[in-house]
Amino acid sequence: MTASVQIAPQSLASLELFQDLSPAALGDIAESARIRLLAKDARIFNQGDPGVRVHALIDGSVRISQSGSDGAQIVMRFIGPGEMFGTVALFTDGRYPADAVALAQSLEASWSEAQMFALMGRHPQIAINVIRVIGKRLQVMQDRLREVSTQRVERRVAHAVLRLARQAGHRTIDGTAIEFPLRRKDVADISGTTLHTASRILTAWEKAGLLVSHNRQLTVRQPSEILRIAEGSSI
Amino acid sequence: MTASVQIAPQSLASLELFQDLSPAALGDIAESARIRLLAKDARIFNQGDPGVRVHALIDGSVRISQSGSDGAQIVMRFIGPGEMFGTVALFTDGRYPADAVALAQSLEASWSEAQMFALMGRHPQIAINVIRVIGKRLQVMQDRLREVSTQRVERRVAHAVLRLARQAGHRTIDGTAIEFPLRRKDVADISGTTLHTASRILTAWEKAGLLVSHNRQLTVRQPSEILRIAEGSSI
DNA sequence: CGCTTCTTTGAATTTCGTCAAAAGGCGTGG
DNA sequence: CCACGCCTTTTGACGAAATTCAAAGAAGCG
Repeated sequence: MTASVQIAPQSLASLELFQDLSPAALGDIAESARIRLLAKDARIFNQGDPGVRVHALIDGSVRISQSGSDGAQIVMRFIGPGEMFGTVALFTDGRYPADAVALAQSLEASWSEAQMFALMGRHPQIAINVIRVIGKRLQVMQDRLREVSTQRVERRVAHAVLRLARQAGHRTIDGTAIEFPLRRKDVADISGTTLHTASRILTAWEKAGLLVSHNRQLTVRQPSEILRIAEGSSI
Repeated sequence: MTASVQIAPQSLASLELFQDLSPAALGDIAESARIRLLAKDARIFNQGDPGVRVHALIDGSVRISQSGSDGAQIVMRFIGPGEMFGTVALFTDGRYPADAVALAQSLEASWSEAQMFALMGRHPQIAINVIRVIGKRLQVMQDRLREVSTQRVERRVAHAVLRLARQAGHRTIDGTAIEFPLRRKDVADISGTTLHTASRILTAWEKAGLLVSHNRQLTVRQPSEILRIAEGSSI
């Protein structure tokens, strides 16, 4: 036991992994959960680590990134409250294919592969949920692959910003704020470009009033204009 | 009933979707399968079609491609015997996110979403298999995304060729032949480049003796050299 | 207040896409 | 069996988007 932290079963109900499960099932699930409080910048797992677990984020934010043998890095995904992560390698090779870092103090629950296997046996709905979630991610990944293969950088950055706003947007007085703390490098790594190009584009957008950024906090001011860029300004 | 074609349950055992299932289970599965013989160039489904089904290819080959609103196209995957497809949208929005075309005369089995849901209830191993397969695809997709975001075209083409050889390679007298019929355009669309660049690269490799191509048939002659290119010749 | 991390900006370089056109192959139908 | 036509491939030249190289400036944190 890493920690004796306990959690109320009903707080698992809001996780995408456990949609449509009975209270009894949630109690069963909560029993085998390992709960951890993660400090900012804590590494949850590293690429290549053995002993895969299924993770679900209760609160906070996490960045999932992958590095190639040449050091080039891309961001696969940002994880917000309620989302699961670390499930790509489930039932396959048993090694994490990416790094996970907490971007803020976070609270996560996790289960070993064996535990999750047993839980799925008792509650098949969990397996259905996993399939649905992974399927959606695969779709997003396919969209990104198409974008990066066929579109210019500015359009890709626009798509990335819109996706992030949809995933973790939060209406504030002056627009839609993206919950995740985003450096220029993060925007670059999720759009498939360089830090420099991302900086140029975001600065230009900021000057044009499309968004504001301050202290790693992006706030979209004119979603419609960014959407126009994403859809191809030449139309 | 589209067709009254029947199939022996044990011929389902070799499909990745039905690994580790009992003969009885395979019989159950076979009963609800819809079997179709597909002519070359037949469209199995189109992007946006409603009424998603789960497909498994018994024999032949299929190309899964996606087009953006601007007409740009990329190839998501080639499907060979034993592989499942059309599963990305399972339990989500109910519309196919890509096109599927038979590249040769092919034999496929398929099930409706409801049938597959029921089968998974009775045989949870199917759900586990789906998770494993989609997880692997997601990993491949992530690798491709990283490649296309960070590597030069030649390396990406090298990776694509190696992946295809691993997936559907077939040892012949003069090397490893890739089963799928591949036009230059297909290689381009799976590597994230243009027809022209793909042609230049493959022609150069052919002149250097790394591979031979004839009538949409690619045969890798020097995998080690292509691997060297994939890993980054500048190292 | 100093240090580290992050951001901005300019200039040069280059890979790769785009445009254009010709040549090659394969199958079909006469 | 030959010829025609369509699909596919090849090749060259050009241009431009974006990376790379370089360096300074800003900002937050301890």
